[in-house]
Amino acid sequence: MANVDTVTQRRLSREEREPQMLDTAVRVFGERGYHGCSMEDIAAAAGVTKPMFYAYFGSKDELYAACIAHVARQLEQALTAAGSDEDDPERLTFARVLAFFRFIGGRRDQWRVLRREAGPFAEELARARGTIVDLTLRQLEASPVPAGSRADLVPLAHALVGAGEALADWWVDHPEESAETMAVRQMNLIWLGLEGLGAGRVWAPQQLPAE
Amino acid sequence: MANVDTVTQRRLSREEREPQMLDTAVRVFGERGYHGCSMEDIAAAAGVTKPMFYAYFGSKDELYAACIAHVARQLEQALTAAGSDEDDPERLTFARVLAFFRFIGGRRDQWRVLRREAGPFAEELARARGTIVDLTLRQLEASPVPAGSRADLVPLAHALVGAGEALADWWVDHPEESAETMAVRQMNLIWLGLEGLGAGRVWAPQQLPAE
Amino acid sequence: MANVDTVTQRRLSREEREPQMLDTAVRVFGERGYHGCSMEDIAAAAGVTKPMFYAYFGSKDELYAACIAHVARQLEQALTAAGSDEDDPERLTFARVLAFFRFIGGRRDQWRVLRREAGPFAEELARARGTIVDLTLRQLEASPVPAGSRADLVPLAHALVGAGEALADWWVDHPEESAETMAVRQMNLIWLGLEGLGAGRVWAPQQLPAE
Amino acid sequence: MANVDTVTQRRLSREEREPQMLDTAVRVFGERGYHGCSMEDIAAAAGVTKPMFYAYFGSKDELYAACIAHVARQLEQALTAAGSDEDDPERLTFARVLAFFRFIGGRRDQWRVLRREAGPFAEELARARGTIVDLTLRQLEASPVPAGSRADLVPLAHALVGAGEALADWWVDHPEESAETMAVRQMNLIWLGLEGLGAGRVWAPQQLPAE
DNA sequence: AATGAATGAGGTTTCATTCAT
DNA sequence: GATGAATGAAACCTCATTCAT
Repeated sequence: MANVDTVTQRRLSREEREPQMLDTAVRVFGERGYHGCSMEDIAAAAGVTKPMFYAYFGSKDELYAACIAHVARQLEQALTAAGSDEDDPERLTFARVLAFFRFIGGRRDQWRVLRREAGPFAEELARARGTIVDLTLRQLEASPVPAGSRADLVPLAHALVGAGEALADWWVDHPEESAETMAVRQMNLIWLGLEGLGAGRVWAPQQLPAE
Repeated sequence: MANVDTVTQRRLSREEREPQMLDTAVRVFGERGYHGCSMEDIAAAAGVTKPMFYAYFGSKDELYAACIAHVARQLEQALTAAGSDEDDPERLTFARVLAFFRFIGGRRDQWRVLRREAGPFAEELARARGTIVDLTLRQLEASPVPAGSRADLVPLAHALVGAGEALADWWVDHPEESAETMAVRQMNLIWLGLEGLGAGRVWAPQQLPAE
Repeated sequence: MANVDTVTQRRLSREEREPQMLDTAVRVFGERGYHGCSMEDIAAAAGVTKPMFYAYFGSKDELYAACIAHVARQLEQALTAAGSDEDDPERLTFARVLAFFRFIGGRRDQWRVLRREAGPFAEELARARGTIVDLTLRQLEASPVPAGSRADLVPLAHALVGAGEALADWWVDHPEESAETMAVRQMNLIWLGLEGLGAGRVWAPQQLPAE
Repeated sequence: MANVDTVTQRRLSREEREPQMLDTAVRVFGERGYHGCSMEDIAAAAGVTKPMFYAYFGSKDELYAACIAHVARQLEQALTAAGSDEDDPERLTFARVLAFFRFIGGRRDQWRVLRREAGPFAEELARARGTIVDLTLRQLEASPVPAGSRADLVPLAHALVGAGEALADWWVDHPEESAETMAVRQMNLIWLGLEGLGAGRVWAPQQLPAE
């Protein structure tokens, strides 16, 4: 009854099949998000049946965790390797940053696995974020900026907002800090930059806006 | 068992009840995420039944969208108001940044609504992110940094990573850009800072690491 | 706060408003079927609120029953009136058939209310159908019929009605046909029978009843 | 309390279980109508759980459509087979009519599935009906018919089918009648016509087709 | 007389997960 | 080692109906 043609794909050992299944899971999770695909979908995409995934990974959560760990490990290796032969802080920083983007560039799906999923309201979220980015952008445009980089203001605004968001996320887990401290931290990075900080400068408000 | 206070709350007009329901939805979504709570849960938390939410907001998606829009509107207003009387770029920037953190500080739940949800694998995600943050942190620690700000290196690392993530997100929608261009952008911000950029400086690699 | 313009439509007495509401219900039920519309839909189409319908008709089932009875009453009157001045059985039959199709022709929605979906109101539907069958039956009983087949008159009446109903269903999709043509068709079948038609005969009215 | 027989029925293959489930669905739909039963009800009657029905049939609508198609196919086969060895139009007609009623006689529930409520599956219902109408139409086209009435054959076919359907509806409430009696009744109307019946003629089969 | 507010109950559908073969 | 069969649980959504004003 069994089809002979398919036999060549069957009965692989665990060491052969498991990475294959994990790669498929990363891809499908990356494309459609955790809640956007079912175990059935992933199993079908991998060409095996659901019980195989349960046998190898235990549960959907564990499978997703395995995907995250898998991608994170690869990214970490890429970043670690990138700076191994650099001593100068500036060159080291750039090497790492470049390695990061090179990694992402070839693996958009894997990157998506590391970012949280949007869902049906992605549009709304993007709009909300866009509002803040626009505000930042208009502010940048009002400043004197080198001519050649004017087209780069949009991604720059995204980066500024992203830095603030990450600080806010960190702050959620460290509520003992004051808003003023957080704001100063953000200023230290985005105003002075690492070069300024490396030179020993510290940003401080001349006069704190009233609350 | 029935709370007398809630009895007096019955039969409110839509103008009174709808914002109340929206506030509850923001809170519950913020606490548990979109997929982490059901309409039933939200309705119960608001002290009404599901059909009220469907009557006023249409669907779970639309409710979530309304929450996002609600929070985004408030945040935007806070940011817009913050810089209204500032002309100096530095002071304006700081005013905005401070307003942002002051907004978040009082409304952690609302902030969570604007961030995507983690789910059962939040821990794993945090660990993955932590790997990259640690890498960045060790690099910062190896640099000469002003003594007083050494405790600030951890949030600084988060901010750096957050800026990169936002750039990567933006890049997903603009795949025509090269990894090198993206990396240079990141450097412009994090190395020179807005002060440097405002002074007309442009960051460029002295020598590009080989791919 | 109340809009003066709408006041002219308000506060109608029950005698004025109830038939209006019933007509709307017949139309909406006819268009979309019992399960295809909600009380909310019907109320909106009638320009009143749901509680009005509940106050006047009790429940959705009772409303549907009222619609059926309303249409059936009109149809019965049309058929009864049609044969009032005819003695010749052939002419009488044609008059009734013609009246039936003329009735349907002007009120497709009402016809649909008599044909659609059974359910909790099946009894009411059967009763409405029985009215027409009884009318046909009494006409048959008045004719000379072979003794042995007298018991067969009831199902025969059902068949006659069923043939007409099927023609009416077909007519709904071919509205370019006139009521007269439809009536002639019905006569061709039920008066001559296939034997007659097969022998080359064609039924035609000697004199068309005036509309 | 658990029935031992059903225990032995567990873990059937799809080939065995699916027809069994379909039969149950036809029965329950026939008894209670589309809106009169839930998927839960049908699943319970079949001795399985809802997800099995969704796995095999997709949705409630698709299940109902499958039921209609199932019954229609059987009916069509019965009617087609019935006339295969008849040349005489009269005998052929009777054979078909008899086959129709014989079919209905053994499967009242299946008949109800073809007659009850329209809805999202109206298309499927119309198609099923069209099959029978087409069969009748082709038979009519093979007979000698007066030239002028040839265009009327389509509605004539509808009427013939409608008369049979009405007789079948009546029969559902009078199950003491035999299929043969019902077929003779149908012939009395459609072959002799009311003119013939009025003249005292009675249609009777010269020889009853063997069952 | 009329309505906006509110709900109980039920329906379809999906999905992570397990069992028997 | 691998799978088709099967399910428990829960989610979203709708709607007939009633209550308080």
